[in-house]
Formats: sequence, C-alpha cells, structure tokens
Amino acid sequence: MHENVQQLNDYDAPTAFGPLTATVSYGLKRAYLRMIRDLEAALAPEGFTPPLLAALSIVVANPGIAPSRLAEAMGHGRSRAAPLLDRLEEMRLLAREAGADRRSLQLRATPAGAAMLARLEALLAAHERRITEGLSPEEASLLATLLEKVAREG
Amino acid sequence: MHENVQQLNDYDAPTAFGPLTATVSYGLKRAYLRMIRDLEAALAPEGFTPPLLAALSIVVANPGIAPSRLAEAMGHGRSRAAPLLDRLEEMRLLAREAGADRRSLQLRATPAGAAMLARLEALLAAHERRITEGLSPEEASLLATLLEKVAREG
DNA sequence: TATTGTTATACTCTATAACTATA
DNA sequence: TATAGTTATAGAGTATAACAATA
Repeated sequence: MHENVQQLNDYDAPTAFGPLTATVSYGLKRAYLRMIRDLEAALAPEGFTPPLLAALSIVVANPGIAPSRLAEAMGHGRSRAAPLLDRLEEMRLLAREAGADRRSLQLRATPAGAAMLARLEALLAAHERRITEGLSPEEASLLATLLEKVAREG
Repeated sequence: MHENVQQLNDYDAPTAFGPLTATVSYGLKRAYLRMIRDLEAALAPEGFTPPLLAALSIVVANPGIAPSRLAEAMGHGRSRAAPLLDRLEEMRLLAREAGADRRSLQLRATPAGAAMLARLEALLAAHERRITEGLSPEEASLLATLLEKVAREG
C-alpha cells in the first residue's frame, strides 16, 4: 500500500525541463497550446475552428482575395485552402466568384458571413482576455509586438 | 493578356487580418508556426522531431519520471507518451525500468541518450538565436517570461 | 474501484505531388 | 510554359475510449 519510500525516483514536482527551460522556443509551444485549446473550445459551439475563423476574417478584410493569396496569408500551401473554402461555402458564409482571369477566383463573404464574423469577434475578444489574464494591458500589447517580430523574420 | 484593369479586387498587398490584427492569439499562432518549422528543419538531420527532443530533455532532467508524468509535463494525455517512448527506446536513448509499484515505470536516459541531448543542445541554441534574431537580448528574455505567464494560467 | 501503461481509432493539420483548366 | 485551383495521398499531432495488469 502506501509507504513513505514508495517513490524511489530522484525527482520532485514540479517537473524540470532541462535545456528547454526559459527558452522562447519552448515558451512558444506551451503558450500556443494553451491558446489554441482555449480558442477551439470557444469556437466549437458555433461550429467553427481556428483555421475557419482565420480564413473568414481574412476574406472579410480583403474582399475579392484569391485562394492562393489567402493560403499565403495563413502561412501554408495553396492546397490547404480548398477544404476550408468548401466548408465556408457549404455554410453559406462566402462565395467563390469567377474573375477576369478565369484561372483565378475572387472570394467574398456573404452577408451571413459578415454577420457570423461579427458574432465571432465577441468570442475572440473574450478569448484574448482569457489568455492575457495574467498580463497587464501594457504587457499584452508588448507581447503581441514581440510575437509579430518573431513571426515576421521567417 | 496583361491589362491594367486585370485586378478588380478591392484589396492591396499586404493582406489584412481583420479582427485578428495585433492580437496575442494570432501572433502566437504565427510565431509558433515560424518556430516549429525552424526547429523541425534543425532536428531532422539527427532523426529527431520537436516532441522527441522535449521528451528526452524532460527524462534527462527528471531521472526516473513515469510516462504519465512525462505526458503531463508535455501538456497532453498519457496515450501520447507511448509512441514517443517506443521511438526513443528503439534508438537506445532511454529505457523503461520497472519500479516498486509495478503499474508504474521509471524512465531513464542511457549514456547514449545523454550524449545525444548534449549534441542537440547546440542545435537548440542555434535555433533559439535564429528565432530571436530580430530581438535584443533583453527583449528575448522578456518574451520568454511573458510566454511563460500565458502558458501557466491554463 | 482506481491507477498506469498501452492499444485502437479518428480527426485535424500539414506538405507534396499530380491533375485540370486556363493563360 | 507557367499559373491557379483542386484532388489525392501520406504523415504527424492530438484526443477519446477501451483494455490489461496492478494496487
């Protein structure tokens, strides 16, 4: 049963992270994991996921954008756009329209899409407050700036 | 062919992000993506992936740790540990040893595992320098601190 | 009963290559 | 030939549930 010598391990809580301790690299991973889980949970009741929200946001902010430029803005290859657009079109939130160059498409949100995004913005704001709850407003703003610097240098 | 009116889109580069602009949430996603791709590329020549490195680091820093506590430290469920441990054991970098409570296992790195980690630390340091190249040392240190605050509140 | 480790399963994200239609 | 969009495929990461062994 229970004994005091039960644990022969030579470690104690909390668990140590070795060379990962206090690195930007592992901090990014841990913070990202916490963020994405909170966002997934916040969007699920609306039938949304983080990538769907990003795609809709970008289309609303850039009416007429082509799928390949959307994919580029989201940081991945062209082929990732198709299933996201299929889903958003299925939900009647956006439409793929033909342009003058018939190889290319122009993406536009429907009124329902714009309305949905407005609704999601409230969820997004609450999510942002949750993940920055341990930070002052100045720290949160600084964090966003530093993250953007890291992201841009790629 | 080429015409000046070719683009009827009412957007211009760079692409706008709408409500995602300047949020910690989307900044985290973008910075994480940049980081993880750099780390994957850095580790690939050694046959390693970021989760394998994290697992090995934590086992070396916590000799005798159990798989379930390793999984907890890495932020996911128990079942994720098994394939990572299979792989590391296959590589002869760690061993699963039986403890007093025979339900539980004690994980320990082999000498080869410790040597491998030492080698990986150099790659990790170079990786850390690359992803923080746009930041002063003070900013990088501050960023790591802020990220840890975000991660911990979960 | 509860806990540990494992297996099975499924879903998402991501990357690559190949196909089509247009230019 | 080059580009845009799509499809097919595969691999990795993650989550849940169920199982066997042990307590």
